[in-house]
Amino acid sequence: MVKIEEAIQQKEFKDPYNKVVVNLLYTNSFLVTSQNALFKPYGISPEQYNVLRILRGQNGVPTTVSSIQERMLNKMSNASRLIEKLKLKGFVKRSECPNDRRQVDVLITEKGLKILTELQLKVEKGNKMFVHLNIDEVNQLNDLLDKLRG
Amino acid sequence: MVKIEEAIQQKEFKDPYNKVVVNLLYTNSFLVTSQNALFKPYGISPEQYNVLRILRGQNGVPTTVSSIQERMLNKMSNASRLIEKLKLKGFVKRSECPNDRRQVDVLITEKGLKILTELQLKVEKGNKMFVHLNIDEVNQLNDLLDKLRG
DNA sequence: TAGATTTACATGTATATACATTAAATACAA
DNA sequence: TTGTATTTAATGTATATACATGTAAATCTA
Repeated sequence: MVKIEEAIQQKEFKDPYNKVVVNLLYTNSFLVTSQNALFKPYGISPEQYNVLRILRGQNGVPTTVSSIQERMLNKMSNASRLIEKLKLKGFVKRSECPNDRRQVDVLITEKGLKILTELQLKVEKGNKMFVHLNIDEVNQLNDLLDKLRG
Repeated sequence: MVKIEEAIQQKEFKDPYNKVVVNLLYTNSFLVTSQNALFKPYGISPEQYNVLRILRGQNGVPTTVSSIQERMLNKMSNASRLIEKLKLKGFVKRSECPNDRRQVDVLITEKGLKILTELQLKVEKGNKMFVHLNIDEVNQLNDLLDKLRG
């Protein structure tokens, strides 16, 4: 195990709160690097994969862009342009929402479902490999992260 | 407390390992958004602040670009260009390393030290505010993150 | 209902990230 | 020593992020 102090060669932190913020940022970067490598060969980004999962979860019910935005992991990223990218790859369809012409309905295509299935097992295995914790520790970590956000 | 399932409106996860990966990504985005807001008025990014802290920790001993790169929180970001930005703002000095002319020595300036001091208290308070955990929980979380990375 | 406000999405723009390539200096090996 | 490999930093480039602005449609309000 490499403690955060060792990983970034910092002798000590002001207090555990400041340390945990740095630890989160560092661990996230570690995770994102690993995820990028996994997704790269498929020409899709981690957040694009996440959006496809959101759409599949809808079971054929169309979803608006703003609803996708709210559920994205990175709240600041641009759902509109991300969906455009997915459309260019043929993974989603867009259509004007009939009741409200401002809104846009987004649906996952067969091709989108196919790549999701293709990727899913790899991602799930990758995640398990990445997290060097036993089941009790993972549950604990999930609880602490939920609590941390308040 | 908002559980991750509620935050991103996902009913359930394949297993706690996949859940914790999503939880980390989501919590990180939450944190980065909060940090950006704090740093914005000072015209400096969180990673730039971090590099200034690394340099201050050197106590006047110059550091090479690659050594800074290794210690950055985001391993993939570009130390060379980040240092260029800090130099333009007058927060660091760059000079050719005498023993190895490939390397570049980086030093924090008085102005850099000044903005660090100015920001530090705000950042420390911000971090404490951000992390809704008691001291035991924060220590636990630090240990779990260290262990997670293996 | 006319005009103002709000909402939904798209677009513009500056910067950051991810990753490949280049250029110069050094180390190494025949 | 001379050519090759490696290291260090800078640069090029495509995409992503962060945030502001624009545009059209819907809603509110007087």
